[in-house]
Amino acid sequence: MDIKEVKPRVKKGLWKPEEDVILKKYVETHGEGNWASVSQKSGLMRGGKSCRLRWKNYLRPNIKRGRMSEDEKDLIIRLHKLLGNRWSLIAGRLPGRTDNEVKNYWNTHLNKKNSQHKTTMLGPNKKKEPQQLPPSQPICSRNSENNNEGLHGRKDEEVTIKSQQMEDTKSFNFDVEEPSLLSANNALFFYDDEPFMPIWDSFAFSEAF
DNA sequence: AAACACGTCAACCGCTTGCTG
DNA sequence: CCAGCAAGCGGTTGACGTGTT
Repeated sequence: MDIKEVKPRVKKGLWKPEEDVILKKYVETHGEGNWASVSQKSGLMRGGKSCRLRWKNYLRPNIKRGRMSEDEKDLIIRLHKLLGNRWSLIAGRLPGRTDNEVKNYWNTHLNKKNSQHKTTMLGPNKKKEPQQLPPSQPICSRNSENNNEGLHGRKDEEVTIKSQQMEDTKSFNFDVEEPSLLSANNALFFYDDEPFMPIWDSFAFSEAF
């Protein structure tokens, strides 16, 4: 009840363009991190979490917005099958997409669709196409922005993946660096990967370390 | 045209994890 | 080893837009 006890009071709700500008400028000059102090230092009356989320999901460079491509949809479905609800892991393989976006997309578009799909897939015509990843459709149109990082240093001859997808996903984002496994068994690209679940799961789990 | 239902997605919340002193 | 803090993650909520009656 003491007025002094009143907390700084953070603002909630949708971000305004001007807030975005402030946050963006702040991060560009000061760098990411220390989100708790961003609100004070930048003058934004937002919580650290909120700032972080906003930056991560919308303001960060290389964020890809807009509709998911067929490739991306497909990849999400597969990865979800393998990884479950580990959205950040899934998003880590989708250049320019965030975990929140992937999660939302799954919940709205794919979740139901997939359940239908699954039932149909169980039928005799389950192989609707062994998903030979559409060859010439890079998942990320802004490829060039991302893939010049070092991660594709392994130009493994066994990168049998035709599409550039995996390269993209590898090179994108965080430190997802297990390409050997990823590309080696390439379980992602089996249309029926149930059997890989435990393997992949444990792998994905350890990957997190 | 209005009311309602439904879908979508940005943002919040609480919990977990990792780091540092 | 432990406590405190910051960051990350996934689930959930709520506002808004669109479609339907």
